[in-house]
Amino acid sequence: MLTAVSTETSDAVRKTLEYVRHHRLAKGDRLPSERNLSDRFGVTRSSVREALAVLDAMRITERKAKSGIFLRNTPDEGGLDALVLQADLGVTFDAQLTRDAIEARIICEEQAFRLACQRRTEADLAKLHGLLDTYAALAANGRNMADEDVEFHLAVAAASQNRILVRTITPLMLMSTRGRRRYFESAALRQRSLDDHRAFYAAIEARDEAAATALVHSHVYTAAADIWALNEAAAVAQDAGTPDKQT
Amino acid sequence: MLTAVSTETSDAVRKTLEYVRHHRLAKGDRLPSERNLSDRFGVTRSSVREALAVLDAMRITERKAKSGIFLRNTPDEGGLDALVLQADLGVTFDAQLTRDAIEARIICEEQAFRLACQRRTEADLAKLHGLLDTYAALAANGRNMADEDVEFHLAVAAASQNRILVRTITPLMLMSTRGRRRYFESAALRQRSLDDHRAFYAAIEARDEAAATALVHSHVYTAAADIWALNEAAAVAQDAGTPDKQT
DNA sequence: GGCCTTGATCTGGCCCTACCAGATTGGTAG
DNA sequence: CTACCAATCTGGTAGGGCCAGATCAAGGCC
Repeated sequence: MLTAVSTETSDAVRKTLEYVRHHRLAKGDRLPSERNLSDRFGVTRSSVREALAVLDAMRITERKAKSGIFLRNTPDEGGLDALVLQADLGVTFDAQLTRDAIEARIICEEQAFRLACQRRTEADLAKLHGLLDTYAALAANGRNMADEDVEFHLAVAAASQNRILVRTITPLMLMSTRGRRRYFESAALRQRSLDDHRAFYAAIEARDEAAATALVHSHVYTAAADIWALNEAAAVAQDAGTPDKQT
Repeated sequence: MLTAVSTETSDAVRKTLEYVRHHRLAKGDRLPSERNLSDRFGVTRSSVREALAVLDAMRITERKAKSGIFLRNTPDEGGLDALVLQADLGVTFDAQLTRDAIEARIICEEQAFRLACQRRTEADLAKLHGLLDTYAALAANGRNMADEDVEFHLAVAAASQNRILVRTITPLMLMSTRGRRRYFESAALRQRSLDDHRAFYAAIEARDEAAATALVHSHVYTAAADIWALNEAAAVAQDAGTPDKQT
């Protein structure tokens, strides 16, 4: 299930997980030292360290220098996401996957917005209002608001009080970072985005689920489509520069 | 954004990604050799290899033995998911996160089922029918159908023809693997699950979106809640055995 | 006894060399 | 131009070593 071929490293990953399972280690518990795991698994420390690097990257363990290896106690965010990294690296997704991402984002955001209408707290509103102010200021100065756009949408998702939903939407937004940055190079689109965000805020404040739903379908769909179109165009232009050497 | 502290390994990850970006490498392209990257980055091959292990685990690169390191050309599945691994390792999520996961799963599956009704192909129906037969046979023999349950739900998601949705739903289902296995130890629940799956199939075959939506809300909600309850109960029982040593 | 210093030991981070066997490649003979 | 072969390169793995901070128990001090 994990990997097709079995390397010492992937073995070490598997065996480490097995160890944790078998010994019923709980969050915060300490694993044996690298040297211990090394001869316990019958592989070199190098392989163990590679495995731990993987577990570290996905926030399963935490290696504290000169102290030990500990099971993380938080299903925390901050880990790397494959699709996001690939998108960031300029990997060109096929058109279907692009459409899928937009569709999935609309599905998740629509429900997140709906729940945000029901559950938003005053703190959420204040947070969103602050982001909106920043957004307006940037728009007025003709600055690129790509990062703030993501931040706003994630703040709305956070107002749904559903952390899993936030975690789900995050990569769907970050997948289109490149295109989004280009999207905000247009003054007209900056203005439209600002207007839409204001409408989003108003709907959430008024707990107007119908309006929020409609907004997601119109704004997110068109914006996401535009962003992805720009993303693809940039990728194509890039591919022209470095011809694709498929196997 | 990646990691708070800067280690040689995380540096190597970052520098490798930078290299790919800067050199405009496209999918399938080959990266410099480990030894090359090593002295290019000014770190040892060990560190480079740890970084590559991370990139490998998240399906960014592919290391072909005795050949080279290549950028993966598929935003493919199969990578490890942090939440899934943590759930599998028995990390106890707080009750809120559990509710969030159920809610998110219902949101995504409801739409996936709806789309499956619209888009399912004959091949999808055949696939689902085959899974249903297996499911019924297992149920008749009193076998645990936990894995097949996941497989069926993912097959339905696949029938939506949206790969991102499949990718999104997968971890949401696998997060509750432990509880699901216990769930299927009950003969009554096995029967109920079989009945529900048959209803699912019927709704998809008849393209009855309303029925599918209703089923998701009833079946998935109750089943997921039961599964998670068992999950939590097992985790608590386990914690009793190995007391939690919080920092 | 209780508290604090101290030193041996352990640990992760990093570096270095070496060997293996298959993949790759460049050149040579036909 | 093709077929073949040997030098070279590559990732996989092993095993050693050094460093400096963390850890912890022994022993001394009050």
